Amino acid sequence: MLQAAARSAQLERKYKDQHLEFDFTSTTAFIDLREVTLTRKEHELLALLLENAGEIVPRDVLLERVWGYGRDIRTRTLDVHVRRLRKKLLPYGETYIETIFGVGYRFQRYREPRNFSSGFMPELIAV
Amino acid sequence: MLQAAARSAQLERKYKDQHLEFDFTSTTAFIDLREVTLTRKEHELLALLLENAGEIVPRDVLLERVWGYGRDIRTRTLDVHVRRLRKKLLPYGETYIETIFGVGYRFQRYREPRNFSSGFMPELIAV
DNA sequence: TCCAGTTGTAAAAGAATTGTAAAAGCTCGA
DNA sequence: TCGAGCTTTTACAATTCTTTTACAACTGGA
Repeated sequence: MLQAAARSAQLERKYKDQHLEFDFTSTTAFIDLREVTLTRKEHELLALLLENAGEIVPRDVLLERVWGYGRDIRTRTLDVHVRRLRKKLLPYGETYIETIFGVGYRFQRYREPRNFSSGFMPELIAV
Repeated sequence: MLQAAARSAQLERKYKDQHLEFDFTSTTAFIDLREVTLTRKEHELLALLLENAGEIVPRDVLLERVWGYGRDIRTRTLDVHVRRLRKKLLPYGETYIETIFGVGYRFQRYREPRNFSSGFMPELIAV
């Protein structure tokens, strides 16, 4: 049904950058051309981080919003989920999801890496 | 009633890809050259999935649209029908109808499988 | 450097969801 | 009405996802 498809396409909210395409309404995402299926919790977690891309989201907040946990709860659940998310976002997992020690996590929009290390400088070689 | 017949012929809507031919107005379909007869429920179910090909259709929606069931109803009917559909769509059943855990099902248009595994690279062999 | 606190990790246990076979219930045409 | 075929239910198996556990690795301040 074309109308349905068109309408859902309009409502379709997405996050997109160089390598990641994330659909806030579907559990299927893309890393470059690879299709990645997220579980419900993974999808919720990444959605929350993406809504606050560039900003630190404290553990408290993540645990409260995704799991409904109150403060004083001690659990490694969040960490385990972050780990699995990073794995699915390979090879950019570590780049996208930063750990802010003692605070929480932050999703970092993709930025071209500068490679001073390689020493390869095209501009300096051309002619 | 010739006009009606003519009109219905015009309205005849079909889905077609590499292996499946599905008629939205008839319960006869084809898998490659094999004729397959769908029951009414199977036909409705597949039609709904096909109308949303490529998109996830949640269980709720399927149960509501095909069976008229409200949310809180617990039943395995949908699963049983999906199973029989997949069977009739052999050998592509599993490929066509994906399970999205915790969400629903998705019909996936047929896509040529890529076989990196074989190691056969035509480009590298041609002359 | 050392240490307390924090995060990372693998593996196992637990919970939720889906798959399946078989049987019971239903329907519609002969 | 009868019965074949279709649909739904049932009961359990299998799978998938989530959380916990136990410990290793890391961090930053004293």
